Parts: sequence; C-alpha cells; structure tokens
Amino acid sequence: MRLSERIKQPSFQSAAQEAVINLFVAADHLRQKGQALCESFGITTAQYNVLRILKGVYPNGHARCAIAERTIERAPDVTRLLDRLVKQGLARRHPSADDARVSVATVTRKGLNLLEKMKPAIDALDNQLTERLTSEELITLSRICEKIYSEEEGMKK
Amino acid sequence: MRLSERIKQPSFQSAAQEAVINLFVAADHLRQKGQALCESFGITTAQYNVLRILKGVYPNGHARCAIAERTIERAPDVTRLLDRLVKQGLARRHPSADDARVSVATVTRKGLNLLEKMKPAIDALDNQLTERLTSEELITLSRICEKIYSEEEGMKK
DNA sequence: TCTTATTATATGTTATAACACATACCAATG
DNA sequence: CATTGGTATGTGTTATAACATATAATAAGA
Repeated sequence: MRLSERIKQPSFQSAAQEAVINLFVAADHLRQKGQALCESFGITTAQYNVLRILKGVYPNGHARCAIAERTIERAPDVTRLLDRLVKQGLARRHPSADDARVSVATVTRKGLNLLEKMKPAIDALDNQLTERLTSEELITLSRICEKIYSEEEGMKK
Repeated sequence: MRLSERIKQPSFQSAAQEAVINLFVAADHLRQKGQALCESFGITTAQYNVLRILKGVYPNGHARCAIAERTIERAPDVTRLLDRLVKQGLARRHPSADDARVSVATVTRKGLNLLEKMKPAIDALDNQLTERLTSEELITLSRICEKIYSEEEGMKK
C-alpha cells in the first residue's frame, strides 16, 4: 500500500514531507510489533530497552543518568521505570560506593532469564525485516537515518 | 556520531537490528523537533496531525473513525483529542445527517489560521532535511520505509 | 572552610495514552 | 418486525509520560 493511500491524502508537497511521514509510519509499525512482543512477556518496550542496556554491563550496573543517556528514545522518567523493574524483580538497586548521590541499577538473574526467553521472538522479528529488505537496503537505511539525527555534528552554533 | 557511540553499546548483532534502532532514533529525533514546534504554537503533534487531516477535507468534516484511519501513528483516543480541539476552538463537532451514530468533526477558521501560521516553521523543518539528504536519498528512504510497513500485502493469512 | 554552582536522584502533579466497558444506532436475517 | 451482530462513539479507570520542584551530595572557587 502506498502511503498516500494509507493516510488517504491525495499527494505530498515535497519529497521531504513524504519521507518524514513514511519514516514515522514505518517506525510506528515496528514499534507496535515490538510492543506486542514485549507485552506478551509482561514488560513494556521501554523496560525491555533498559534491561538490554543493563545486560550490556552485567555483572556491573549503571547509574540512573547513565541509563538515560543510552536509551534509544528519550526517557525523562527513568527513576520510576526502574522502580517498576525492581518491583518485578528484574533489576536491583544499590547505592554507589564512590558517589553517595548515585544509585546503581543492575539486572538480576531473573531479568537475564527473561531476556534469554525473549530472544527467539526478537530474532524472529529481525528476520521478518531481513526477508523484506536486502542487506544493502538495511545498510542504506542505517546510513540515511544517521544523517538525519546527527545534524548538529561539529556545528556548535 | 555513529549509533554505537550514541547508545554506547559496542556493536550490533545484525544489520537488521542496527537498522531498526537507527530508524527509531531518527524518528524520535524528528518527532521531538516537531513536538517542540507544535508546542510553541500551543498544540501537540497528535493535535496537529488531526487538524492537518481535517484541513484536507475542509469545508467538509470527518467522522471520528475516519480520522483514526488517517492518522500517521496509531491513536486510540481520538474522542478526547477532539474534545480538546473543540475546547480550544480549533475544531467543531456536529451530528451526521445520514447516520445518527457518527459525529462529524470539522476544522474551524481559527484552526485553519493556526495551520497557516505554522506553515513557515514546518517548511523550515522540512528544508533542514532537504539540506541534509539528496532528493535521491529522500526517495530511497520513502521506498524502504514503504517496504517495512506494507508487509502483509496480499498475504491474507 | 564557607559559599555557590553543579550533578544525581527522587517526588508531586497534571495531562494524556491505553484499555475495558457501556450505550446507541445501523444492518441483516429469520 | 424481532433478534442478533456489527459499528460508532463516548465514559471510567489505570498507568505512564512530561514537567516542575525538592533534596542531597559533590565540585569548584573565594
């Protein structure tokens, strides 16, 4: 289905506008797929991402602000997101030794197990994309997206 | 800035995974720009999109469900979104003549004026993208995104 | 060392998103 | 025309996102 059909508008003013809308629709499409997947495992996509980040430094942890820097989408309320993970037993929190302000969060074994259980489903989602796009297209997509979000590079206005 | 730097993970398992994350980051980047813009005019991006949709059929209106079909991102609560637009005087609602169930929403002149006032800023945003990407890249991006979200095409499983 | 600025986190509040449910109406079938 | 199923919208509730503010610790400078 072409985009103009989907959103039932006759046409676009510019290629840029069409591209932006296409990008949003594609991102929303994938986001919903991911969300449905995460939900079937009892967590949200935001929680999944934090668990994934914490897994990356396991068995060490991350300070709250370090997590916020690493999230894919902006997340202004990591504190309570972590609260929920702790409540579910998927993460743990303890004060830092060298800075009394920071509280370090670590993924628990239960959290790691959950990620492991989810892996096949995540991989299957990735494969759906691989079937649909050539590896060249995947790389092109990455490169174009990078150009979009790294605009202020070296401008320092 | 390359993505692996930005999210501070060493590497990716696959080109598909990298592409998905890049897509999310790029979409989030543009979403935030749009949101800041809309906010400075006193509305949200979701409200802007609905106004844009209603402008497309002005001076006619759309039923609530017709609006929901045309939104870019999934919007499960159009009813109260319209409530807020009506409250701000940007839209109007009246019952349909031929189906007593539907309530038709129309953009008001005030709403049209707001869109007109926003246009230069929106165009400026588009131009930022046009400066960054060639027209060929814009078209490629659109085509790749279309492949992503139109997957169930003709499968009817 | 006292003061001030900065950083890290947590909390309170408000608005909205998501979901379930209720109501009213249309449409189709016996 | 009565019944049943489907559709359109609205409402109630809960959880979360976003924002502002508060608290506490560190860092920097006079």
